[in-house]
Amino acid sequence: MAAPLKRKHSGSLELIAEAAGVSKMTVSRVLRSAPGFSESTRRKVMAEVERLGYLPNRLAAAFGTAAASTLVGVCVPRLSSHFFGQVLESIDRSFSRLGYQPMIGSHNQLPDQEEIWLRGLLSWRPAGVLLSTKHHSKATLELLRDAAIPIVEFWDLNTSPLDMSVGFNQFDSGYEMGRFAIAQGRRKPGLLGAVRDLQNRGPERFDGFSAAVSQAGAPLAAVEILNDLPGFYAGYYGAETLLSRAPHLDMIYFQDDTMALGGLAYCDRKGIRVPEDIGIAGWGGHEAASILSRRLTTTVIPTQQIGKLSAELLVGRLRGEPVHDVNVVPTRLVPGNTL
Amino acid sequence: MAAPLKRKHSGSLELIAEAAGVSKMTVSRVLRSAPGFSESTRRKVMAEVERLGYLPNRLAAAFGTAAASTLVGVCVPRLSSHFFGQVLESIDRSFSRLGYQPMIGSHNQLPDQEEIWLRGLLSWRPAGVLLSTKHHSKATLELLRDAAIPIVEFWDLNTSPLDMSVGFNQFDSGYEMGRFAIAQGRRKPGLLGAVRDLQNRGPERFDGFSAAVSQAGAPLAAVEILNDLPGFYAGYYGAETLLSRAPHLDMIYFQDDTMALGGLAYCDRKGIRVPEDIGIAGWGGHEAASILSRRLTTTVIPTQQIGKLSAELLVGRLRGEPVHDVNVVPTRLVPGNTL
DNA sequence: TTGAAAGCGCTAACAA
DNA sequence: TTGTTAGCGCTTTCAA
Repeated sequence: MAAPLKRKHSGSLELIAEAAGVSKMTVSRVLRSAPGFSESTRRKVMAEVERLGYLPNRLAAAFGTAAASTLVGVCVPRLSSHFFGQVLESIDRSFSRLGYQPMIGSHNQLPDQEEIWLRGLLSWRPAGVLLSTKHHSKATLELLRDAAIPIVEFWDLNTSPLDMSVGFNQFDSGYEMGRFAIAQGRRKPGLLGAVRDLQNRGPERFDGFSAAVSQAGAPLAAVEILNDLPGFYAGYYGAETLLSRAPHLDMIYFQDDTMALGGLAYCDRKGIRVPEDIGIAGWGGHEAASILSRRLTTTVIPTQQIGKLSAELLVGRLRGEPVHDVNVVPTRLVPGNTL
Repeated sequence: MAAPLKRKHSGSLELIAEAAGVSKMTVSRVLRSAPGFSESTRRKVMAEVERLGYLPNRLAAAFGTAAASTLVGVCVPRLSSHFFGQVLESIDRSFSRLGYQPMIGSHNQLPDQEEIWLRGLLSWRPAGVLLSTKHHSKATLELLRDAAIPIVEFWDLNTSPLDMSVGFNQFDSGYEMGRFAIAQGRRKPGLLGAVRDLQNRGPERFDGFSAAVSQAGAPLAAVEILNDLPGFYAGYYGAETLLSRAPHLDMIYFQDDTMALGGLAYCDRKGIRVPEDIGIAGWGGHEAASILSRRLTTTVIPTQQIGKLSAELLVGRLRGEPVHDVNVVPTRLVPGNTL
């Protein structure tokens, strides 16, 4: 057979290289701003990159050199969550700015689902991973150990993280609301929660709230933890239950804003005046909380900050910059006119 | 130098291969269920896969053979949107089930941002892409053409899609509400919208609504398009503006549910009875619409179905199955007690 | 049913 | 400052 005529290009870098009259290694250096090329070479190369509309192949880069990967995993409880939507928004924006691509998944609070997601993610050899839980299955921990990549646990603060963490302190958040209720003159506080399984005593902020009011000599006068999903109706009927059992309550700390709105609706329906007869406080800073004429007294979660900081921490670590392992971001009590 | 002692493994597939006493090609076939191995071989191989905890490298697979990629891109306006959160949830679940990994991004309604996102996505050589817009920048169209991968445009129906589309018909959605208003005896309908730029006349469902009431001999008695973001306050003050200009209105079709809730709050505040004095209709089926004692008359968007169908269409096309190009999913009018 | 060889596009390491 | 070589782990093609 005669000498083959085939024009072989080992990748599109080679295309640019030929057009610019240099080697593909030089093109690679220019594109990555790696040292080792002259200004005139850079201009020649960039001109061809523009002209030919070069589209890099990150797949090849990450495959050839694990350290070159700009892929990061992010796992949240649900994609349709109001709060995590905001966190994701912030994470996405931050990673875009920093030149990383997030691969997002959800675990629905199920450790097994997180594990399945992680296994899928790791098959893409990501540079790092952001997890929204403190607790992981044994297999998950093994996978993470073997992967040996930076990890950020975000949302609820983990004070002894696998690697790094960003989040707020649940206890403090509830404690602050407890102090506020006392300062507002409340002396018969009640607590209303809703959880999937009754083993669970509700979020740790309940303990903080309880501690604060107890210390002030006005311990919880009634507690109701419903075996239900938190939401408007759970708040409505929970308030009914709680108040029929303990009619003398002068405030209720609800598990979240949607429940608090349900409680508010119940009070309106029954002619119970808020905040005169009873005070109402929620948690979360849900947009719906401002959808009424009365602004709900609540605690706002710094979702943007959590997202931004999580992304920046991960990238900082990847770049070898010094970063803190444990990062607290405070929640913020926002007084409304319901307490 | 003496013969090198290094034990070379070209990848972890080779590790399994050696342990099972077969070639890595055979292991690859077993793992992909590709034809060409005996049952006994399969068992040997799978035993080693289990024992050694093999984690596939999709990066290598997709890099070596573009057709092997299980990565798909998904772009939505915002990650923190209530509606798109639900669609994403459904897309994510569907792709998980089908063995694909979505890479999610957002464009904030800006064509340029979609283009930037797409460029980043394509550098990972995805198998296909899901876009939530009908309109794309010129550069975006070029990128998509060159990529030559399946595309699904979802949400608002595109009747002449680039490739495939899934969505609801805006006009029909508004038309149905117009018919309903007439059936409820309304004869002086008004329209309240809010848009970012006033070039925009509001969503196409307004045209459908207008057509329906006009055909019934009760044309729009007042229209107000605010230069604002749709939301509770825009609804509240928009209702005030509209009703001061046209106090005889007997119903208002709001751009969405949050605006309708604002309008409802305005009526409550002014002692205007709903639905006796005036009817109120929203759009979207927002969860907040059920947060009140009165259920808002609204139109529900089949977010789950849109997500599921979009993912299934893309995968169907990738698998060479016959699929429809244009797929309509109907919205659903849900009567409440405000109209 | 099984295996060997080649190559996907890039970058680290080394050579010039 | 620039170029050459080798190899990342997988799948396709071809041969046995």
